[in-house]
Amino acid sequence: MPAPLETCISDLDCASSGGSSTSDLSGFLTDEEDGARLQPSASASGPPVPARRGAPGIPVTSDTPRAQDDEQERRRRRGRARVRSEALLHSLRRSRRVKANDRERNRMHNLNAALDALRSVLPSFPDDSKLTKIETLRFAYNYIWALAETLRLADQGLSGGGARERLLPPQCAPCLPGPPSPSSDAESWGSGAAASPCAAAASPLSDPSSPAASEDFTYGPGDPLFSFPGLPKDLLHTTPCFIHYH
DNA sequence: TAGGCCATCTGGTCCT
DNA sequence: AGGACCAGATGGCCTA
Repeated sequence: MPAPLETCISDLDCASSGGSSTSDLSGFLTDEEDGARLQPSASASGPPVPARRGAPGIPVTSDTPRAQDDEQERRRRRGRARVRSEALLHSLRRSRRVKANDRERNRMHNLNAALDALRSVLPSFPDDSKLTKIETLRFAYNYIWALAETLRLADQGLSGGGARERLLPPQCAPCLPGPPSPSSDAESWGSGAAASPCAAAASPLSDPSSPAASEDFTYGPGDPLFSFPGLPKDLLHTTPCFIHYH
């Protein structure tokens, strides 16, 4: 449920009015505003000195009523200019923030779409419950490992071999993830072996010639195990996803 | 009601 | 400068 835009705007206003950096402001300050910023002491202490340019040598005083009126008018103008520039700054910041929020939302939607795509190629479960994000990642990791193991077992049965070499990059052989220990959690193996390039590359499903992707390895509909196409039954019992998944 | 999961906002950091 | 990425915060929804 997206937060009301009014809330965001009001939050932004509060945030920007609190700790705003002066560098952001510099581009929107008028000359009057710059002058007001650079000469704060003129109005804070001592007699106000008109920010008058030129006319060197002419003594300037604010003693006369005319000079006092001029100074007041300058202050009013500075104040109005500051209000305008700050409003402009808030407006610009808000529009940037709204655009950034939109991009971030879109980015997360893309990420979720990728996760959905990943779910769609994973075996489904009988209760048809949607895997959570972390479950999807864990399951995918385990599934890939199981498929790779399938290839390895299939390779052992082939005289010529080579199926595994065709499907997996050479560098994956020594670091094939293997079954994560049941005690490991997402932090330990999720960011370790699963994040390795090998885990990402070991995807027999991407190769249509993979025996794991063919009907040769599927089990009948009466199989009590989960619908896990392409995996030998023995492997299923050792596949970590069935250890971890609950 | 507590806890898990999720979407969103937000500010910081890095990259192009 | 602007966009991508990231992590923290927050609030809503759902379930045990």
